[in-house]
Amino acid sequence: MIELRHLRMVQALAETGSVSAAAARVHLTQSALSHQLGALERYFGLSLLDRSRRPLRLTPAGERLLLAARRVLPEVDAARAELLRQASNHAPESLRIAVECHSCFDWLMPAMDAYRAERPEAELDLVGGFLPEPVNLLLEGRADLAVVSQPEDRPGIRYLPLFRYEIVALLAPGHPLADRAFLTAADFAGQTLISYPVPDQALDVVQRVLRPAGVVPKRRTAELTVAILQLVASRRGLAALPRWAAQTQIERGYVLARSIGQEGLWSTLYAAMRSEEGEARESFVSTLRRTAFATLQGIEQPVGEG
Amino acid sequence: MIELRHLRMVQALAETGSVSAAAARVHLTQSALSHQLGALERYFGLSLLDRSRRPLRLTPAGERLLLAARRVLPEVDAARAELLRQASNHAPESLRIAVECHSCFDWLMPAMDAYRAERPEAELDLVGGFLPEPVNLLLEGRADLAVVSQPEDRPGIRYLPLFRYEIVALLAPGHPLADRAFLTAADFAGQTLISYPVPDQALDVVQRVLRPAGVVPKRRTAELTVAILQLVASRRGLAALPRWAAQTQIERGYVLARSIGQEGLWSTLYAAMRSEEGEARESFVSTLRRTAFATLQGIEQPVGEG
DNA sequence: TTGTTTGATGATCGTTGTTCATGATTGAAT
DNA sequence: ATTCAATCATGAACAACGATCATCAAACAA
Repeated sequence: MIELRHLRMVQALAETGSVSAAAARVHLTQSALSHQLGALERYFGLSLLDRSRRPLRLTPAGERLLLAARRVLPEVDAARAELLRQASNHAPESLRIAVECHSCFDWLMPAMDAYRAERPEAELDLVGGFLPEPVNLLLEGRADLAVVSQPEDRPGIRYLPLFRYEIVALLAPGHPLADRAFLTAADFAGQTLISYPVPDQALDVVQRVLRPAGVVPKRRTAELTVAILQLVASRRGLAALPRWAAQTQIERGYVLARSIGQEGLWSTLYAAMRSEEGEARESFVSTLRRTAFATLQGIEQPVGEG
Repeated sequence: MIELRHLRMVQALAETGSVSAAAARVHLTQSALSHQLGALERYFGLSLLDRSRRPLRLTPAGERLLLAARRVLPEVDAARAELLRQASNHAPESLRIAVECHSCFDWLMPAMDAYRAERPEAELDLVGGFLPEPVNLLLEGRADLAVVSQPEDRPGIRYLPLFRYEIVALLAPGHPLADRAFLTAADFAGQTLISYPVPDQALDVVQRVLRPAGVVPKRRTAELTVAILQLVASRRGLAALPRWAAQTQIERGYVLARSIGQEGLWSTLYAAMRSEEGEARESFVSTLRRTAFATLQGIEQPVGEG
């Protein structure tokens, strides 16, 4: 039977004149689209694509489908858009947010305020303290949205990227490493790393820089961002935090920021949600993005994901 | 994401005002439709159906979808119809037909002639003799269509019902049982059953009447329908054949026909095909139906299946 | 020819949709 | 109220389908 995906496929084929390109256009592999096309052709016992010359052209049967696609797809998209709009008015009765990232409160609060302003009836909540696996809370139904930095793809969970940010090394003014343009893993050897009280694998610096280089610095922890910065300033060690988390203290010269590695250490923050809830959370996520870019400095658009 | 099935569901819901009725209308169980509805509602975080009073009514969001459905579905159906039409012109280069039913040749030949007249370029073939499992030929790609009387649902095979027919007992004029209005299983005891040379389970009389009653008559076989009728007429035993297979001999009084059981023993003939080929064979099947009803007497429309 | 790009195909895996079995609700009738 | 019937919802299990991976075959350019 004809499905919407077939119409999208035909449209993509017509516009690109190539199976591979069409596949990319509908976010599928070339193989998937080829199978899809083959199945539809076999189903009707018709050829839809004239493969004899490049660029590929649709056969009359293909053209007929293209016509249907042009009439149908805008209609479906419009309905979808309207439903999303209605959904955002209806506002989820409760939106419980779990946060893994310790420094995220700084921008999450303004974001929540902004959302509350748009939809006063929305009931926003922050759940629990810092739970080790916020994604589990989603699956258990104890939270509706989680902000995480390492998307491990679990079934039933969808991730929407929020923004890319740089994790910088923070050190006290006058620190021996202060003259470096950027720090390397080796520079951390013998230093004390001051961080939130979380396991190693939750820290990007450790995971992506120090452990690969075999560097295991001493660790010291503090709950609050300001406490960490205070320890750094009083020369108890180095910290590695998102640049925006320490922005004001950096500007005041209270601490110094240095990139980690020549390119800097970049990470991406994601909003995680139950995938069954589809696009219901989309409007909150866009508020999240908007306020993040308005509030934080030095963050960038995430790559990929339309 | 919105799918065509969702649009069909909404339309059915709007027109029936009931989940169960809508489910039946789209050939699904009530459970399936309820799940489908629930998933769509969760996806958008919207209620589509006002369940507070009967008959059920669509919410505004549901109405919006209904609007899309009314615009989209006719368009899709039209495209599908046009593709089917084109497919029937393009005619399958070869249509190889396997027949399980021995007496089927009588009406299959006129059907094939009729189809050939419509589409001269179609290449029709009858495959092999009477193979035990014609459906296997389909899966092996050695045939494209099979005519069978007992649809065993195998994956990848689709059955389209052709017609219902009565299997009658045939006996010689003046036979001791000739005065009965209809025969029962017990009447077969001690008689010789004359049939095609096929295993027991392929004979509907044995399968559905005699075996359940524990009656095991003597068996005698003949290859051709006329040979069986000749044996019956010369008092070598009874036969049980489709009424239409012996129609002319019955009319001439060469043999007598009696119903089996009070209601008669009815069976249905099906066209079997690879389901991946979808509707490509549909036009031939409709020719099959048409000529069968034109050629054969005493057959009926099959129940179910739109 | 060789190398490169593009499309096709088979196997496999995960997701999704459907059904079955059952529980919860609703409305009507006693 | 209580019971009964009808209707809808839900959880578990299964089957089917769609997508991907890993190749292979074919077309085109150098």
